[in-house]
Amino acid sequence: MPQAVSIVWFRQDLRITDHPALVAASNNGRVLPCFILDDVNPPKQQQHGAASRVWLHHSLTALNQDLDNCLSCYAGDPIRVFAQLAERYDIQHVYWHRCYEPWRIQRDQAVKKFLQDLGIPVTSFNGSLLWEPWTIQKKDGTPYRVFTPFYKKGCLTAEPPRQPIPAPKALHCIKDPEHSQSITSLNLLPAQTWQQSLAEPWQIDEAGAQIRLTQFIQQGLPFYKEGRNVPAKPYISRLSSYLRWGQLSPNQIWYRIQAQGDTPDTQHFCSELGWREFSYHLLFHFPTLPNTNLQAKFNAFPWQQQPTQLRAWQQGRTGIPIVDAGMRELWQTGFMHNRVRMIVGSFLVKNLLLDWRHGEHWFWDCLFDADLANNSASWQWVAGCGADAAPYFRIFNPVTQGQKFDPHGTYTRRYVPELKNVPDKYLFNPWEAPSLLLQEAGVLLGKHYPKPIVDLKTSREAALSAFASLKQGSAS
DNA sequence: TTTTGAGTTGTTCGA
DNA sequence: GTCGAACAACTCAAA
Repeated sequence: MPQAVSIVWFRQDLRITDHPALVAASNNGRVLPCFILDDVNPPKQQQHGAASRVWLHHSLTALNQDLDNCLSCYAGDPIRVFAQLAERYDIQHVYWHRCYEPWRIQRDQAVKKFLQDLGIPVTSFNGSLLWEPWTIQKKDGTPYRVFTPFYKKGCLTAEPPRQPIPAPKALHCIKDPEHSQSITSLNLLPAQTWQQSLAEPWQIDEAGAQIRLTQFIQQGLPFYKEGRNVPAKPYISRLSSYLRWGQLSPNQIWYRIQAQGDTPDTQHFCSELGWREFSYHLLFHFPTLPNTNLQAKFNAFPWQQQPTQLRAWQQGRTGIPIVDAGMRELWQTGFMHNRVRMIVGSFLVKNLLLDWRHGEHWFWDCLFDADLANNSASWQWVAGCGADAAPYFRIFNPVTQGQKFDPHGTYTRRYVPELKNVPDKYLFNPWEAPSLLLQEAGVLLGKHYPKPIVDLKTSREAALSAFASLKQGSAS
């Protein structure tokens, strides 16, 4: 007689607190928690990136410990995994939290149908969003395309988000000992040592997420609204990767922040959670968001093909110091400060005139917090082709941005140490410095640090005319 | 249906 | 140095 179990299918919710699916299962007998590395169903461009896999490896290791070593892991097509589980166990019920990537929606529907055809009930919960994308709509029933009304009218006047719930009190977990794979055998870690230093600054588990949240509330939140723009300051939350993998739920963050009172800082931080909701809203209602311009007129945009320039951007060798600092922060830490993400994004799209999808792909591979909804929505926003897009003439000047937001050069010098002796005045535009000054700083442009790969003024003008060519009605 | 106000994150120029 | 205007025109949301 096969053993009766309820299954919790962990996906992007790698925690045990505020986990409705786990609670429901724990009220329904023995629980078999599982994770399935699905390299079969996602489109190639949406397979986990390298940094994501590193984060996932550590997350699974931690979750397994939090579940008393009862996490069963598998690789392959979930339908095949569930079919084999159903042969060995008397599955009472399968529980999971909904995912919103188009390919996952499709896959989960197929898995659900497969299980139900076997007579196994499936229950899914909202464990990853404050508001389900289909519950927020305009009065006419269509989805919002502009953030401010989406958030203020749509979200803030809707039912408040679910209150977070504690971990199950009594959890009787079992493991599928013979067929489960070890986490190591999922081969999530690349062979290079790159990933070791990458993961080192992060405590990649649920406890680490809670610690980070508490630290942020104490040290960052009181200065958030203004401080969030200064990459050298510790005023940002750095919670994005935990949120992306579900070591924290947005509900847990939302209510912890709300408990700090209603201030411009708390309001602003909550609206950033609102942006995450908006990205998911867009992805749900416009599933081609990851690869197609939301504004069709951008399909005619004259993007350049410049592999050398793309490579320089990726490697932090553009010769524009704050851009290089950002790209190196990304490579070295799996993270980039949001202000700098906008600067490097604007530079790629509006100075190099390279297709935003190049940037989207690189970020997808390098970011610990790589999230399909946020990444695609944000790149489309930067490029100006998204919903609620920046006006085309909003082109960041990376020199001005550096001087304004990294006034002492602390951030830029951290990641571009070859310029550490260049005085503030020329740190962000060393090509304009007197050669004697550079010599004294030990810098020879083109040798110790690249000359700029593009002229900021002329490339800005080129971008303006390229964007002007998209004007409605003009053929281009 | 028409109208009205507004739209995350900027830069440059000239007074 | 500071400040306001210009940088386009369009689409969205709601009255």
